[in-house]
Amino acid sequence: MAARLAPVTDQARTRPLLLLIDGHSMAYRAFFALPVENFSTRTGQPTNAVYGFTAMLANLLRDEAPTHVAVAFDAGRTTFRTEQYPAYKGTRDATPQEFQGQVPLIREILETMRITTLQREGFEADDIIATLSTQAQADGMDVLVCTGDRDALQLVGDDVTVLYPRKGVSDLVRFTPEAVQEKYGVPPASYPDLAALVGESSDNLPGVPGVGPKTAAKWILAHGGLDGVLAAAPTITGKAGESLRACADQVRVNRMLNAAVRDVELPVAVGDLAARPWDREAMHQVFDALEFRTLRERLFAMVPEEVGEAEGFQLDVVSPAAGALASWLEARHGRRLAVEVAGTSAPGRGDAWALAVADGADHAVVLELAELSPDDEGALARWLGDSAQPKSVHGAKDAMHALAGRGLPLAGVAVDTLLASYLCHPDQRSYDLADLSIRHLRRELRSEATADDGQGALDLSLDGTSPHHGTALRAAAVAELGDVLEEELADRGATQLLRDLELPLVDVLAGMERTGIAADRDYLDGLEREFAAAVADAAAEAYAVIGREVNLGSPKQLQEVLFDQLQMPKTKKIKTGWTTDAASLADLFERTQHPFLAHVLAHRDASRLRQTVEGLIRSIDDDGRIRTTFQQTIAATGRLSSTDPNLQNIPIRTEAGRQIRRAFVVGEGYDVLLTADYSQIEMRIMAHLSGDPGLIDAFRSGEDLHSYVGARVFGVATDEVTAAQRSKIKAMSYGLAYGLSSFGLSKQLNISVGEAAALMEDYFDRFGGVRTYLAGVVDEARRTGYTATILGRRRYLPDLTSDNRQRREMAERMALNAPIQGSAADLIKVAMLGVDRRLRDEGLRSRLLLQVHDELVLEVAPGERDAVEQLVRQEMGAAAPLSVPLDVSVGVGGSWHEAGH
DNA sequence: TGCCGTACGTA
DNA sequence: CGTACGTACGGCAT
Repeated sequence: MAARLAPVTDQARTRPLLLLIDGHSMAYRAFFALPVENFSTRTGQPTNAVYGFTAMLANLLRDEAPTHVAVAFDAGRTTFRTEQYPAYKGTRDATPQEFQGQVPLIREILETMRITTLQREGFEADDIIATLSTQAQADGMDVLVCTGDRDALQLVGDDVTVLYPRKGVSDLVRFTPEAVQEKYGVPPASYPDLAALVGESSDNLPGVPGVGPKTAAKWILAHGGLDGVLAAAPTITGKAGESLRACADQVRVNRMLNAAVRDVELPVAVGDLAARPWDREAMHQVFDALEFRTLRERLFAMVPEEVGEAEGFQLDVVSPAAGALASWLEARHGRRLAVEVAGTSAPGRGDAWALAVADGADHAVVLELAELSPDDEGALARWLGDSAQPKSVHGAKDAMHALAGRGLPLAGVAVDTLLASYLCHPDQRSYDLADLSIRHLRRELRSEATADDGQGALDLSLDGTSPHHGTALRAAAVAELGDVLEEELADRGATQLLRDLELPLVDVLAGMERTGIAADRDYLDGLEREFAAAVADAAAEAYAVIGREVNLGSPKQLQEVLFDQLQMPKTKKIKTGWTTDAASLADLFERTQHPFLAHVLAHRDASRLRQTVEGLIRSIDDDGRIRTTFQQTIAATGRLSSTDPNLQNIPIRTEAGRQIRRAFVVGEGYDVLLTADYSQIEMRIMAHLSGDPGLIDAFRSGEDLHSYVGARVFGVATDEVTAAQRSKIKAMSYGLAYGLSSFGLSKQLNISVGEAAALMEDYFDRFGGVRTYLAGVVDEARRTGYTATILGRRRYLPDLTSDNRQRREMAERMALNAPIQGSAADLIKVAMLGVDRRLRDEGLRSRLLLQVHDELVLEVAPGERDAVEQLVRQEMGAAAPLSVPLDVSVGVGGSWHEAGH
């Protein structure tokens, strides 16, 4: 059966409805309605106007369900109005810079939503709206005009309603003819007459002094319109009459200027404005970039029946009769088939209940795993475990964990569409199969029968042919995506990276996750009590100092205490006031010596540690081991990340923090934990990539890197470099790999910007290759659009050519860092594959447990200590041929703490 | 309940 | 105004 889109539903409307929006005016309203501090991207791009406008648009689409939509913008500075009356809109403040930049973003969004935007040199948006509105009425349509410009009220009629923002952009007043009459006392057609008399300060059109809407309406009604009023001016008595006579010319000008032009020549007809299906892929990209997560969800959730173009999958789904699976698979022997598993994938605790196999040629089988006959189960297990039978999977690691719950293997994954998408677009936040399907296949994964939420509920498709139809659909999508993405991978030079690095790594990571690391629960319980006591002590002392109890974990309450009650000097400004972060509190303590600060800091430390310990205790599985999940598609640089729990951020810097590492211990049946880490891998990669002779020499000499560099920068002998000098150099060296500015360096080192700049200058004098390299990286990335690591892993940085300085400079820093951080990630991944392979090849029981970016943790079986140390050193050291040695330091011990060095 | 902002742990 | 992450909490909107 085919999965079909639901038809576009129309809310029983008899006449088409045209929605016309004044883009500029509504965006401007949004800009002032939403605090810009709360709406900007990570890169500093302000987005309040974009957000407000889009949210408003979403509401209108939902509530009004227009059949036709257009957004009109003002074009250029000058219009026929400014030509006739130079002072027109003359009092308007220059639009803020932060607003200007947002209009193109709004246009981008509209484009992805396939909404027509219109502008015409010399005219205002209102004129375009008046023109279209007039045409639409003639075509028998209803019209909704959404604008913050009151002049549009003249358009209101039986078929035309104006939505005018009362407050913000979400609260819109509906102006029907009755509403206009009610509010202004004149019919819509007379509104411009009234406005001419009253004036419009936002347009810099003065009105008749002393004449407000009430008087104006009275006159207009009495004399049948503005012409009548002006004709009768000599007879109007009183102060107001006098003013009117004095201002008659201005009033005539006002009336001429506020008349909407209804016959602007436009490149489109009303019929062309029919709502079109969204370009969902492009929308995802724009919304990703703008970091509008919820708004995007709202939009997509709101109009699920949108997207007319995408077709469903034509899929013949069978649930083979008992014993028939083998022949189904045999008929497709050697062909690449897609596997999709319905189940849960917690490492070591996974389970699978259904599995679909699709052949990419409209055929799929769906298997209810609990109901498989022994024959079928055997056939399935053989095929799944046969590495010679190529498969495509979306997220092979999760599938492996789920299948493991049924004792089923998964081998021979030739394409993982999740990894492939990640390699092609590493900056994306999610690689949801449904989105990829739309994006690459132009097919909607959703079917009437889907909604398989993995909770085991049987999901009967409409024609009743197969349960878990959604799983089959997903398998079909994976089959096709596999082919499409292979080509995209090739285009992006990432074929090898997938085949030889990321895919083989899946098995290694799955193994590490399944194994987990043993934890000493009793020890952790003890730590928790210690830290909890420290928290309580610190809190009590803090309360005693200020004479009341506050929530020390609340930055807001802390601000009140520090800056209101204790009147301390203000720290750095943040969105919600002034920062209370540790660095600022420490700084305040230096200056004020106020004991409250010390207690707060102690409280923070202790509660953080307690919280970490509590999280770990919660994560201990029944067998006493903690299992993390390594995310392979999150970090845009190519690093892994670790979640649930994150074992890549276990404290190490402070003594109290290090105690936590004592809780990670060697498991039963094993001898010791072994840690192996690369020393200064990022600096070594910088040396290699830059080819700087001085830096390469530093590493080859075997001397302490920072002392060596310090000696050259300060012009002294290596052993004369002071500790202070060394730490400055260290900060700068690492900073360079992050795109550090002299300003940033000065702040970090507490020195003047001039000093910092001089320090950097001295550094670059001695290590000129570094400067050349760093400049070259950004240049090349700007040219090609991406950076590349040693293994060719790309990161695309379109913002390198942005007009927005903040965004551009952010992208530049990313470009500086991505090749370095990413190459380090490449190397340790290569090393992991090597270590894993050697352990297996040499028949060792020892195993990899953790990776922490530049460190591997292994569990060593009795008698294997020397062999493992040797092979780990070899594999890590030989991960790639660099022009500098890759030093590896190794430690062993009964716990992670003892094995550390 | 869910989201945002702040704070802070790691490399 | 230094990159890359994940987690917990408070506070607020819903």
